[in-house]
Amino acid sequence: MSSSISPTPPHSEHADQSSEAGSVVGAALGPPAFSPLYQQIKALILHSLQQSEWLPGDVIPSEFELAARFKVSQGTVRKAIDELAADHLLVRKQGKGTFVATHTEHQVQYRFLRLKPDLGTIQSEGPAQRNIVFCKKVRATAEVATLLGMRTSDALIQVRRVLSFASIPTICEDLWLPAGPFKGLSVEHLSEHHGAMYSLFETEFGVRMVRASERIKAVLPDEQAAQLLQVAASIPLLSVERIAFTYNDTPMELRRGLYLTDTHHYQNDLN
Amino acid sequence: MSSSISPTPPHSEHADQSSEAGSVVGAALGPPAFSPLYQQIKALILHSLQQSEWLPGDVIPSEFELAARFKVSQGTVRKAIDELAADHLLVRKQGKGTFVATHTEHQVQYRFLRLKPDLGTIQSEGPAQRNIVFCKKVRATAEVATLLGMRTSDALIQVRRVLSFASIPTICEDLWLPAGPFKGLSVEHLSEHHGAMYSLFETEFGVRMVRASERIKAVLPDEQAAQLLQVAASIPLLSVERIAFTYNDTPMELRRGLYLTDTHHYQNDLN
DNA sequence: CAGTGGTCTAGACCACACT
DNA sequence: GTGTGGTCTAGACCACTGC
Repeated sequence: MSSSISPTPPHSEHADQSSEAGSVVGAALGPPAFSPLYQQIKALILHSLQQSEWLPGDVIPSEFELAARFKVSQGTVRKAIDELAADHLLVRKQGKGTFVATHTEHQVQYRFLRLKPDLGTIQSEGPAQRNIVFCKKVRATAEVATLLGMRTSDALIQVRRVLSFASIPTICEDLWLPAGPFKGLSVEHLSEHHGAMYSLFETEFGVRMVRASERIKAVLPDEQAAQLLQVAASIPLLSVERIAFTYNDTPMELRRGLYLTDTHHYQNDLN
Repeated sequence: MSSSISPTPPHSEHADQSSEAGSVVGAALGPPAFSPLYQQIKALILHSLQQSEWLPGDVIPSEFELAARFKVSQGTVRKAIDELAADHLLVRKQGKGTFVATHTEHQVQYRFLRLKPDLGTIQSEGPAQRNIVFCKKVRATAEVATLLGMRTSDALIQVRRVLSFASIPTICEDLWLPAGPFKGLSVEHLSEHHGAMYSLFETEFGVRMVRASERIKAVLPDEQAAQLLQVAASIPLLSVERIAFTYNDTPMELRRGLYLTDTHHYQNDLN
């Protein structure tokens, strides 16, 4: 995203748009690829987020401050922030400010978990019990490597755990994480931490998951899963394969879960 | 949403907001429930959509025309339309106008169908083959009635069909529709119509589905389903229960599908 | 009270589609 | 060229939070 924003203002006098916003000087490849100012501002804010200029939970500067910094109007900054808020990267709070989003807030504890109890009213059923089966270093298989955008036999950390609701084992899942960013992750970490795993990733490893993509199938459990979930091998389970992404659409986690759906269901709202 | 918009302009001179936008005259129950002008405009446009003032596929009046009609600025209409476009009720096309969204456009043919072939590259695999098993009048069971917001033993139309991809039966689903709005729906209708079923509902019955909610479980097929899908009774299937809503969050369709997921998967993107 | 986000307006100009 | 949506600005005022 080259642009003329910083340090030179992209406008000459007032209220005129840089008519060639997104184009580099001499590059004449294809159409000029017009990019609105607010998209460039969005990219700059995104960059600050990636650089951890502001940390999860922090307030970012006010719209007027950012407008002054980027030499644009407040309305343009506003539109940029609007989109970042829509992507759940920022959270606006009227009267208080705009904050860097977090997986820690109790509201969004299980932001990516779509499994709900069948009986709607009881949303309590308490927080899930978490049992870590293991947490060990492994080498990436070809398949896992492909999904994580790594190379076969790259170093990974694999975690297996079981989640129980009301003492009933309901989810059995494996996680694969690149060993580099998650160096030092241990069973102790995982056991002691309260709250969602993504909150731990944020606070302990500075890795913020931004979006995820899931592939769901119906399967029968293998022997191990059947044992961990305490079900017969003939019981159908939901297989949920999730890839979670940080900034820049970089995949940072592969997760394969088996969900018991006799008293729960995977809830999805289509718009 | 009572308001002072039509016919009296809500602003006195210029650039002042009606400070009491969403409140009725004498009602002093609770806080005034402030409602922004653009939300009121949104409600008015929504009303016009429900009244079929503009039909699916039509252009709606330009932003300036609507601004003049509602006695507000173009920017306010724009924000209202922005939200309706985000909800997929309207579609903006730069240079051409704003259109009432449709399920007929080939882009969004299967807007609510999340089942994708495992191998990403082949998106063709041709359109699905559709086989109608039956289409008959039934009475609502207590369960179905509840889900559709009707009363037990109200008149319904039930449709059962099988979808095949590349000649392999993959989806077996039952639909329940309220008999009133869908009076006259027949096997002939369903067989002759090309394209998605929701497109038929739109063009033939004036019913536009706006959003849907799905509950997914893993199940084993019953005898009939196993036969229709040509699979053994021990093969796990995805059970997808969908409620589709028209305007005003009115449920208008219940659909129960069984998906074969050996070569396909249910794709879900989490933001 | 001041500071922040949220709404509304008015006017200018750009990008795109059609004619 | 004309008309449409899309961007940008500048300034005013409202609603909410916290001092």
